[in-house]
Amino acid sequence: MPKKTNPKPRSGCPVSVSLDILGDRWSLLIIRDMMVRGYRTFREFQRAGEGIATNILSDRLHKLEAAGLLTTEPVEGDGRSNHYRLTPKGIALAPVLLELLIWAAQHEETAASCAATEYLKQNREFVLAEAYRRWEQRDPTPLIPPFVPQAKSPKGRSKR
Amino acid sequence: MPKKTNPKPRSGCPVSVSLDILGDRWSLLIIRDMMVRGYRTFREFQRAGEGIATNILSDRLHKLEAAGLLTTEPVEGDGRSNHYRLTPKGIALAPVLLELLIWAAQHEETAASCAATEYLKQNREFVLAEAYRRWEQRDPTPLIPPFVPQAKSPKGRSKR
DNA sequence: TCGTTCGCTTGCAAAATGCAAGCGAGATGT
DNA sequence: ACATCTCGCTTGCATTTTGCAAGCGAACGA
Repeated sequence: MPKKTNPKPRSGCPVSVSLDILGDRWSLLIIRDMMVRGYRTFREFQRAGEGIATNILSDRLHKLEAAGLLTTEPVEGDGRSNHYRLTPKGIALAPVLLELLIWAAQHEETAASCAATEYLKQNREFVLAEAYRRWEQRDPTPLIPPFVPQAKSPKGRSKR
Repeated sequence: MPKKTNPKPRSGCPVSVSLDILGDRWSLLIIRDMMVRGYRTFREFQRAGEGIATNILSDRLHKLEAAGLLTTEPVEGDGRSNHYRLTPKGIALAPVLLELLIWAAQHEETAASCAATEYLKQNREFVLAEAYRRWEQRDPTPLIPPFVPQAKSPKGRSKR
């Protein structure tokens, strides 16, 4: 069982506090999976993540829940399974993930196309609004693969 | 000696690629120190970071240099010391750090005041422009402590 | 010359991670 | 009813990473 209280009272710098919660190789990937791919179950994270071990995944889900970034709710109709869902605090990481995505797409070799990256850069506000909308409506449709290349540029809406 | 090549070819997802480089508790703190506090030397990172061990600091600086996020240049007048400096790829992380800072300031207990957080939220573009300007001009003046509370709000510039 | 400072390196213990196997409760098939 | 399968973990164990303290060579300062 992972420790519940954080025994690392570093500085009060917000960046430092963030990294106490998210500063590892898996936490933000789980949040990405929930936010943009609509994943909800343990199995989905395990399979489509980049090969996370089940014990680490279990540990991270507990820690993220303890940190108030996600909640679990039982699945009606299947007593074995849980659905994990981002809290408001969790979905509020959308701008961080978006900027991180744009940064990597522009400075590293990634699977993101230049066109998609450019679209994201030019339509930040719209993309974030889409992410929030899907979260509010519990719409599990993946956000990126078909969304970005096919969506028409929402003129005049990108700068709220 | 740390390994130079990354033996972790996960997915090509930009977020995943980012976390291969930045996904630990220290790398982003070092970048924050360079970007907003103007730190340049090993000693400065060691002292004013939140207690990073010297071997870890050395390792991270090498890895960040290998990843192209910072460079080292000898200090003229002191043959012992190096100055570390962000590359364009490194300073391009400014939006990520800014969003991370805002997120933590709004959802965690941090040392950031509400007024300062609100200022950052309302003047993202101006704050980023300030960060870029200081980087270009090699101006090591810290960006946050006196800057945010005292600067006048540059009306009409917060939404590019 | 002598002590101090800087940027590390080394040794070692503790913690985190990765991997494979197993397991109990619930679902499914016959 | 019974066996089998699936889901979400847990357990053991080896490897890797981290934290801590000490030390060290080169450069500087007196």
